[in-house]
Amino acid sequence: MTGMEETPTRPPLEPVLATPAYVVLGMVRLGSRSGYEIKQTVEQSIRFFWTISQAQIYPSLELLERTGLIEGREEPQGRRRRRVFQVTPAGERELERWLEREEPMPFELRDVGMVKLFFADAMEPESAARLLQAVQARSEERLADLEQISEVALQVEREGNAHPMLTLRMGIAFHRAMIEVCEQFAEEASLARSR
Amino acid sequence: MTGMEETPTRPPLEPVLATPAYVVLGMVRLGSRSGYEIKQTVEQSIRFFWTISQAQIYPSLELLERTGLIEGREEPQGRRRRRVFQVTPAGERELERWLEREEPMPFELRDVGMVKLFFADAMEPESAARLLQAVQARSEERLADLEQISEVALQVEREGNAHPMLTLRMGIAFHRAMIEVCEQFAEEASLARSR
DNA sequence: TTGTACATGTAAAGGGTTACATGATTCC
DNA sequence: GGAATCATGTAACCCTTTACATGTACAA
Repeated sequence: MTGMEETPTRPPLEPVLATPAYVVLGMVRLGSRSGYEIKQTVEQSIRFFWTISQAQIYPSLELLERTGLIEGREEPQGRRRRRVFQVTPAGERELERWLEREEPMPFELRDVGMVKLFFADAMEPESAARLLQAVQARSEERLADLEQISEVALQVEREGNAHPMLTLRMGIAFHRAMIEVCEQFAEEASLARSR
Repeated sequence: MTGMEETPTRPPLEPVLATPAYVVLGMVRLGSRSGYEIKQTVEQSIRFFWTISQAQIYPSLELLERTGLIEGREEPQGRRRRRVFQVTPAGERELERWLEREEPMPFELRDVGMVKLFFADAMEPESAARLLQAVQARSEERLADLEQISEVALQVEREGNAHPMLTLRMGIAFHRAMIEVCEQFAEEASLARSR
């Protein structure tokens, strides 16, 4: 921070959008055209670390258009209405500004499965083992999902976007890590039970 | 459940509590006595995969006491008020019932850092590298925190509660996995940049 | 005496999802 | 002809956090 040439009170000149709006902006930039398509793309790309509901998408699109960051036009399919969007130069800049902005990035995890495991010493050992198994199975399912997406990510990578593959690898790595810990602990616990 | 003397339509006899209430119940069972203490314990144990604010804790304690799952009594420290709680046999049973209940356990992760990384192909390569570095640093810090807690978890384990150590190991494993992926990708990207 | 920790309580605001509403198109 | 998919819009609800309010004890 230089601080020297700043005026004492500095109101933010450009309105700072909320994260969902930036997500929508980013998805339009990556080629999602309609609100419906954005929802689908989110589900098969970032849903592992970010979700967004329809009820957020359409108002976000409206806001982005009002502030000139995207431009939309009607492009109906037959008689079915449809509004498609593309990012404006201003939108491109604002997306970069957000990406580069240094801001707190809390890693927010909410997992009832892990909470239950934390308290699992209150259970019968066999029940605790079943719970552990359920948590492991969940990660295995998720891992299978993620590995399926690899094909798409590889295609996206060839088209010049290498970072979706990075976040995919993170997801894979970290469910693998979960599974490994589950397996280790299950073994230790089963030894302890048989003693 | 005997079932015979029940009326045809069977409304849930025992009210199903929300997760925060079960978390509070579980913490009281593990030895947290006051609301204040519960908050502290959560911060140094499960905050990595579950948070709970003061504004949820006190009403939860009230609810748990009303439904007979915990029992409280005033135990002031000098002139400073303080209400301490302990789990009743009914509370013990209800906690187990919740732990054993098979219910969906969504793994909910919300991470602006990963979202930004996903879109990072829109940045200058150097900026993207900085962002990656920031995400890696964040996991390194978190890892250090978690490793610090190990001592406490080890003590808890000796006292007969092995599962807090399990969830701690999960946290450690999965930030290590994140760091590893960051390092790998950084190397690949730096090679690509120098070409 | 001033700041920090202990201790509880709650109103208001915020952010998000669910659910409903509407209608066209396509596939079986 | 009916179900699933495409497509948009929004009101109501729910959960959670933030912020404020109040007061004691203790250490620097």
